[in-house]
This record gives sequence, structure tokens and C-alpha cells, in this order.
Amino acid sequence: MADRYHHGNLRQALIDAGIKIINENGEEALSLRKAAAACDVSHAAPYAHFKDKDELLEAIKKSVTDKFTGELETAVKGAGSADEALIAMGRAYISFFSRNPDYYMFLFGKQNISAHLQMNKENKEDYPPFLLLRKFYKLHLKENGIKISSEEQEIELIKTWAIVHGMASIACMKGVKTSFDWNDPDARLIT
Amino acid sequence: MADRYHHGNLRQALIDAGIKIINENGEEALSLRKAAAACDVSHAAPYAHFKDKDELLEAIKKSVTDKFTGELETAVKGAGSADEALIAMGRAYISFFSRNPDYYMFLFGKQNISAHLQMNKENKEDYPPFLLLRKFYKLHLKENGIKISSEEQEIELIKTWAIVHGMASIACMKGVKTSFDWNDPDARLIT
DNA sequence: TACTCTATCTTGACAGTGTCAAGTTTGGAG
DNA sequence: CTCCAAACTTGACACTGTCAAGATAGAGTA
Repeated sequence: MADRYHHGNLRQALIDAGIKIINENGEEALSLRKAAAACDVSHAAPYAHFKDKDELLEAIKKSVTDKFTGELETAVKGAGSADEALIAMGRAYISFFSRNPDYYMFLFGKQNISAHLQMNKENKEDYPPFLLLRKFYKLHLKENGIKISSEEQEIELIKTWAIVHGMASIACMKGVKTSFDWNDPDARLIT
Repeated sequence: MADRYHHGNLRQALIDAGIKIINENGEEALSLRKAAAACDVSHAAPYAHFKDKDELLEAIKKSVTDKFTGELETAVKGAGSADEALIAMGRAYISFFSRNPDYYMFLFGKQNISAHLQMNKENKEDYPPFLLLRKFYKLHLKENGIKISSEEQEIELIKTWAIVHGMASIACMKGVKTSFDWNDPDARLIT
């Protein structure tokens, strides 16, 4: 019989299988046993790599967040100015969740966001997408010669993030359909 | 023995027990069997009132949404103008979820929002809080003599909703703490 | 080579879950 | 008074997360 005791890369295989199950049937459908079965492995095998179900979930979230952050960074690459970058980022942000509505609740639901990221517990402001936003916001201030207090900056940052994040959130509410095309070309960011 | 076959008002009792369990231990902790036990009733009794667990969940969501909408309406009552009403509403909106962070994901997570509301399937824009916002936004335009196209109005509405909803959402992200007090007195609404 | 150690995986078990089928009770309509 | 239908109970099933105990095999050591 083949080697039933050494899968080789079970940890990653479980993450991949988990993502596939969630994509096809939603987060509710994911069970440790199904993920294990998808990897042709016994129901308790995952416990060699994850403490419990939550730990697998967190690993999957990290994987998805990495993809999300990657899309934001790609969107920013082609921008000629900080203003363009911010707009592109906002579009990419909304577009990501508009294309994958299930991911919104999966990423932001239930668990503490910092749990699945390598975030500093002391300074909790280093959520990667927010870091990217802050970076280009500061560049935007510099390029346009705007001078405001750092406190005011923080408020503006939150407002900007809130409007984009809020639009993404609303775009994911399947029950609330507005006469609004989330992917139309329309500058509606930056106060 | 007492009457074990006629609870009297089991349906409402299950909803109340469900809310209590969710408040104390989170949505995850709610099971039909626990809610039934809390009502001193057998594990299958809920099926006389709810088709399945989701139907109980929807009933609970409706109950919470009613409370939320009620708070918004109360906040609006004391306002002297539409502008004041809008600001009060925004504060109440954020305050509600800031005080009950678990409710955010409970209400907006997973299920279709329209499922637990008596919403018209044809016109999906009648989410009660949004209706309230639209009402006072139109009043705001009127009071200030602002004239813009209805299309533009809709975009402004979504933007306003998005910034408030987004702030509420961010306020509920326990892992992402910003140097921002969500309850401070500060006019930051209405574009 | 032979021997052990340890991470990895299996098997078996347990309590808890949602759900259904079938039986029991009871108030109220006829 | 009879009978019905709604409300509830009991019992069962498949499925879940989790743990304990055992099996396996590669890697290192002698």
C-alpha cells in the first residue's frame, strides 16, 4: 500500500482544500473532516498541523488577505501620482469584494482581524491594506502641498477608509440593491 | 405534573432566549437545543414554530434590527433641522454598533439582509435604516435649497451611508484599533 | 548496519449538533 | 361528547469538533 503516513505537504493542501470548499459552498460548508477527506487523509490528521478548526480558518484568512493586499498593490503600481494611486486603490478595494462577496464576511466576520495576520500587538494599526492607504495618503498630501495636523490626517484617513470599506460592505449586502454600479468609472474618493 | 404540552408563548420565548445566549456567548454559542433547554422544553419543540435554525436566526435578527431602527428614529426625534437629524442619525448608527460590536456581524453577516425583513422583493431599496436616511437627506436638500439630479442624489446618499456604515464596521473590528474615539462629539458627516 | 526518536497519520471513541419520524397530550371546534 | 389539529415529547440518524491511544516511517545516532 502507498504511504498513508506521510502526505508530504498536508498543511498547505488543507488550506487549499478549505479555500475551494468555501468558494464553492460557503464558509458554513467547511468542516475539518471534509477538508481532510479532500486530501485523502483521516479525519484527525489536521490536528498534526492545526490546533483546532479556528487555526485552519485563520490560516485560510491569511491566505485570502495576502491575495487581497496583492491586488491593492498591483492596482497602485500603474498609477502616475498619489491621487491616481488612491483612486485606483479604492476601486480595487471595492472591486475585490464586489467580485468575491463571500470573502467580505469571511475576512471581517467573527474573529479578531489581527489573529490571522502577523500584526504587532502593541501597535494595532498595521493592518496591511490600511498601511498601504496611509502611505499613499501621505504622498498625496506631499504632492499637493497640503499641510494639516497629524490628528487631522488620522481623521481624514479613517474617513477615506470608511467610505471605501463601507461601499465594499454595502456592495456585499445582497439584500440591499441600490441603483449603483460598483464598477463604474467614477471618481468618488478622497474628500 | 404541569402542562408540558402548552408552553403558552414558546415562539417569543425562544427568540428572547436566543438573544440572551448570543449576547452572553456570541452567535456561535447559539444552538436550537440550548434555546429549547432555556425554555424548559424538549430539543425538538422549536420545530413547531421555526422551519429550521435559520428561521429562528432570522426572527432574532428582525428583533435586533427593529431595536436598531428604533434607536435611529429616537435620535432623529430631538433634531431641530434635517442637518441636525442626519448628524444625530450618523452618531446613533455608529454608537449602536460601537456599543454592540457583536450585532454588526450578526446582522450583516452571512445571510441575505432582506431575509429577516418584510422587504419588497421588487424594490430592494427599502431597508428601514436606509429609508430613514433618504427621508432626511431629501429634507436636508429641501431645507438648504440644494438642487441636484436624482442620480446625483443617489450617489450622495450611498456615499453618506457608506461613510457611516463603514465607520461602524471599522469600529467593530476589534483587531484594528485606530487613534479615534467613535463616540466623540465631532461633526464629520454630510459631504 | 541496527536502534531509537519524533513528527505524522490512523483508528476509535465521545459529546454536541440539526433534523426528521412517530407517538402523546390537550384545548377547542363541531 | 367526539374528534382534530396544533403543540410538544421521545427516539433516532448523520454529521461535527476534539481527544486519546496506537501505528508508521524517515532522520539521526551509534
